[in-house]
Amino acid sequence: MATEADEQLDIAPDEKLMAATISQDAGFLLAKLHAAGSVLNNRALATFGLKERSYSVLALANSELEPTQREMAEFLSLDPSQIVALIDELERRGLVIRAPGKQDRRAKIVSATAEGATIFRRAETAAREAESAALAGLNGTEIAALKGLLRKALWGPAA
Amino acid sequence: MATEADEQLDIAPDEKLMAATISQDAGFLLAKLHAAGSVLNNRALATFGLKERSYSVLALANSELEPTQREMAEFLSLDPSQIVALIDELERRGLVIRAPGKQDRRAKIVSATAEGATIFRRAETAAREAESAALAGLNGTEIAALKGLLRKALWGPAA
DNA sequence: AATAAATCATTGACTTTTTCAACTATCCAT
DNA sequence: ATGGATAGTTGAAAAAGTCAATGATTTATT
Repeated sequence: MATEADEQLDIAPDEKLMAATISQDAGFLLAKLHAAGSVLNNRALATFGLKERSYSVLALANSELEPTQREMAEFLSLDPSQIVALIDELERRGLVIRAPGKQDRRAKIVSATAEGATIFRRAETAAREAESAALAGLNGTEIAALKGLLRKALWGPAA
Repeated sequence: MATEADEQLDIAPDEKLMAATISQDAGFLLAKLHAAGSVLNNRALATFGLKERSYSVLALANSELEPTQREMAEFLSLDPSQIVALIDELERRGLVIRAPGKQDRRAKIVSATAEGATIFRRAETAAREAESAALAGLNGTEIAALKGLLRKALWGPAA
């Protein structure tokens, strides 16, 4: 009987392959944790008719930063044409509006409507809970450290 | 002139949106760092006719863990049918072989051929360099800390 | 001022990836 | 021995990603 320690944890046949060298790979670890988190996140956001992508667009629209679509695309690592589709949908639902840029009328500034702000606040709460669940293995200090390292890797010490 | 500090860094119009609340979101940070790393990773692996996905399958095939396709699917967070396609390709190129499981003949154990091992070793070196580039903003200690936190989030203290 | 070059959003075509339900073969429990 | 589960495979449909072309507008050049 090779299986002796299968008492309570049916959740992790992962364990066998944890010994593979790829488990030391940052890219793999990022992908895997992101995948696990996405499931929880999307499940939580579905309540509001949102997915990770539309949620992040709505989040930027809710900031006071007056982001253009191009800035959103770059920041979210998406193609500009994907942003168009996401905003089309949010705008159709009355959650955001497009306005021409003040200095540059080619650009369009996306901002949230009152309803968009309301939905965002509620979705944000749900997303936070999902994140907590995804990072349940870490304590508060560790979560802060993880986020700090991710930000530093992305943006340097200025993050 | 709103733009005063554009001397050398044309690379980061990100900075404006860094202030958005979503920049504190673990899911967003994971996605963004993974996206940035994937570009470098895939570029490095293209030399060997590999992508991140096929590379990770090849990596598992190169372990001594005798993984089945299902175990690979679970570990890599992929659908079993995607594993089929990835292995079909690698097998066609003579880099891995399928063998029936010893206890369970439904399962198929995937292992690397000699050529698969050779290519993997070289690809591994390239992937490591890509990872270094992706995490250039962190020093060695920080990289180790980041990986440790990711592993702990995924698998708990036992990682 | 006029022209040329570049940029933003958009569209549409195309490819790739993801998701899911069926199917066969095999294993496990009764 | 039968029934129910599981591993791999196939194929179809949906979603996501990539990319080139276009009109409107801005910026640079003459």
